[in-house]
This record gives sequence, structure tokens and C-alpha cells, in this order.
Amino acid sequence: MTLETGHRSAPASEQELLQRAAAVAGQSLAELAAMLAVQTPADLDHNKGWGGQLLETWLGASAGSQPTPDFPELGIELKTLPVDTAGRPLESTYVCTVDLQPAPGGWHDSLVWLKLQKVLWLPLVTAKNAPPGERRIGSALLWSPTAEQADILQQDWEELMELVSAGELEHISSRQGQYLQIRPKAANSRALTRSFDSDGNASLTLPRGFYLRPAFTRQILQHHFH
Amino acid sequence: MTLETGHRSAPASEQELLQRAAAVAGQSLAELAAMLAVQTPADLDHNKGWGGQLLETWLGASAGSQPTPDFPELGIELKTLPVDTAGRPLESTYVCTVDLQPAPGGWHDSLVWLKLQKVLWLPLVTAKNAPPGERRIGSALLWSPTAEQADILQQDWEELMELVSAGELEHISSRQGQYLQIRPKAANSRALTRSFDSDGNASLTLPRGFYLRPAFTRQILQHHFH
DNA sequence: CAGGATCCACGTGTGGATCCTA
DNA sequence: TAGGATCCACACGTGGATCCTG
Repeated sequence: MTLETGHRSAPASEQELLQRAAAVAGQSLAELAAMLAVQTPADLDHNKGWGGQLLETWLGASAGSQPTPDFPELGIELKTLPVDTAGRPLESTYVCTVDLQPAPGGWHDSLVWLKLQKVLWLPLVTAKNAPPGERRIGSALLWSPTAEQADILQQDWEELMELVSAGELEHISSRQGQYLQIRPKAANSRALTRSFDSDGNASLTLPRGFYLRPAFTRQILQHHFH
Repeated sequence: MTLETGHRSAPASEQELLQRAAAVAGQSLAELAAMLAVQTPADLDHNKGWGGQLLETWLGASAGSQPTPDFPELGIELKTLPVDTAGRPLESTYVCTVDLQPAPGGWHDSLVWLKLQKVLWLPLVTAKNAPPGERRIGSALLWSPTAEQADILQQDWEELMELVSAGELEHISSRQGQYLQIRPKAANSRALTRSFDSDGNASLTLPRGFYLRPAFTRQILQHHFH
């Protein structure tokens, strides 16, 4: 394995992407950070995305924050997934921002579907109270939803977007959705973004994001590694 | 409706049983207790089975505590089910005692299967902190497991009984089993009953029972009352 | 502002314990 | 001791809040 620093070219194929992931499987994030000449923080309190961005760099994901999959040419989205020592996901997984002034369009036009069609799940094994550097990179899983999973994701998305489109944002609860939920996605609870109410009038509300529930990502990992 | 006291003859048919159940649907347990000339306790702390036994009396279930369905001629087991005001089961449901020195025999010979083949679920609507007399009798549901439900119950039973038969009782956790679990069923944690260990030697352990998880009975009621 | 995510207080669920009757 | 069940402390899950980077 060659030690490289700085940015890296995008992988040319699924195979190359999987090889890059396999090359660091078993390593700690501190080891990967050293290879990339990046500092390892003592905690994630003020840098929650550190692990994900470290692996984006290593794997050669497109820089920047664009509403597209991380590897546009491959149609693959990268998601790191904090798991406990038994391999069970510990947190929900952010998918994308909810468009609160949505253009017309169905599930198959949605950003959620675009991003979830093919995902490279990269477990980060996180022991209790362990610092970020001690997290270990697990075996990557290149996943696409089964027909059943896609059906339920679509149902969830349609149920939620129906309310968004009707301006019923205040009637959306994080408890809705079997696999997919809508939760706040903002700097803080005072942040505001443009939306509209049920009368069609412009208004301002807390920005929201789509998230996958832990129960769903647990199912995905169990299904493949059990 | 005739007011009757004391014991009642067993119902001669499913239809008669369902009619007796329908006759008290909507009533409070205090009203039923008055009809049966039974005292209503102020709480259930020292009489947890009061509601169940009241309805056994009203419906004409066989007296006594025998390891058979409550209506042997009809092959029907009666289960009262405490539910919240939204109709969601609040507690697990006791099925029967676990035989800790089991005779050989499969799922279809088991007491669990015998009792669960046909169950009359009788919801008892229980508002928060409401006394026993204020519980209201709901609409009865005569249920038999679907093929899928029966499959999972069988899987659970086989997984659990394999451990019991191997004397691995101490390795059984209440967390095992998707629908069916094994939990203590005793006067207290010092109670002991005969069993044997993994070396085949006689020993004494806490008596256990089979229980249905609330998630399962919620599924049953939802499926029928949607 | 979109994407990279985690933090943590608090409500819900339930595993273990328990009680009465026949 | 089998059957009728419920009680309740506490672990666990998660909904709402939050933080950094490009």
C-alpha cells in the first residue's frame, strides 16, 4: 500500500473502489489519518463529520457538497456507519436535505432514490467511550435495496412528501416512516429556511433532512454478514 | 340479558361463546362484577388475575387450573388482553408453564401449540391509572395464527426447547424469541422447581413460563381491527 | 446552504419479580 | 404448582438539537 497525501483521483470502477476500501479494512481511523497526514481529534464534539470526510478523501470521492452521489460516474453513494462491537448500527443515517418547496415529481425522480440505489456502507466499529482515532474500519458492503426494501422506502417517501407538498410540514413527525424519517437538519433550532404553509403562503421553518432509521441499516448489515 | 350468579355452563358452540362475549362488550368490569355478585377490588396489586377470572366465570370457562384450553370441547383458549385507549396491548401474554423436564415431542405435540391454535382475545381497555373496575370490555376477536405466524412461533419454540432439553436453561434469555419468550413464572425469585443441568444431573431452578411479546399481540389486533 | 455526521435527555419498552386462586 | 395475570426499575432507543467543512 502506498502512502498518499492530499486529494486522490476518483476510482475508475466499482472494483477499484472496493479495492481501496478493502485496503484499509481493519485499520483504525488514527492510522488512516496518519497516512493522509491529517490530525486526529480527541473527540467528535466539534467535528462530527471527521470520519466520513477522512474516508471520502481516501476513497477519492468528489469533493464539495453537491446533491449527487459521492461517486457520480459509478452512481455510488458512500455512507460510513458507526456500529458497536457486535456490528449493530448505532445511529440513524442522513440521506439528503428535504426540499421544502418541491418541484413536481415522483419517487423515481427523487434525490432519496438517486442516492439509495447503490450505497457503499463502510462500518466504523466504535467501542463505548472510545475516542475517534480508535474507531476501526470494517468490511465494506456494496448494497442496493431489494424489491421489498425499495417498496417500503417509496411508501415512506410518498407519505412524507405528500405532507410536505401540502404545506403540512408542522404535521410531520419523526415517528412517521418505517425506514425513512424526516428530522431537523440545521445548525440549531433557530435556523430557518424558506417553505410555505397549508394556505400556500410563504413562510420560514426549521430545515429538515431525510434519515434512515437504525432498524433499517441493522437489517441491511445483518442480511449480508450474518 | 339475564343476570346470573355463580358458575355457568360451558358454551355449547363457538357461536354461543361469541354471543356471551358480545353481550358484555362495552361494559366496565365493575358492571360485570356486579352482575356476578363479585366484589371489585380497588387495585390489582394483590389480585392480578381478577379480570381474567371474572371473564372466565361469565363466559363459562372450565374451572380450575388445568393445562388445557379454557374451552376444551371447542379447542378455544381465552385470553384477556390489557390495551390502552388506542387499542394497543400493554403487557406480554402468559401462555403456559415451561416443562423443565420435557418428554420428547415436537411443536405439534406442545402445549403452546395446543393453546394457541385458537384463541379468543378479549381486550380490556385500561386508561392510565384507572382502577380495575373502570376497565372496559372490548370487542372479542376469535383468532388463529396465520401460516407465517405459526412458522415463527414454531421457530421460537424449537430454539427455546432445544436449550431446555439440553439442560442449558441458564443460557436462555428473555431476549430470545421473536414472538415467544421464556420468562420467570413464580411466586418470587427464590421459588424452585425440579430441572436438570447440562451434565444430566438433577437440579433446582426458578420456574419459567412461555409468554407472547406485546409486539406480537399488537400485530394480531392491528391486523384485525386496523 | 448542502453534505459530512454525532450528541444526549427523556420517554417507552420490557425483563425480572411478584401476587391470588383453585 | 398450574393458571389467572400485572408491577416497575432501568436499559435502550431515538427525536430533537447541534457542529464543522466546502
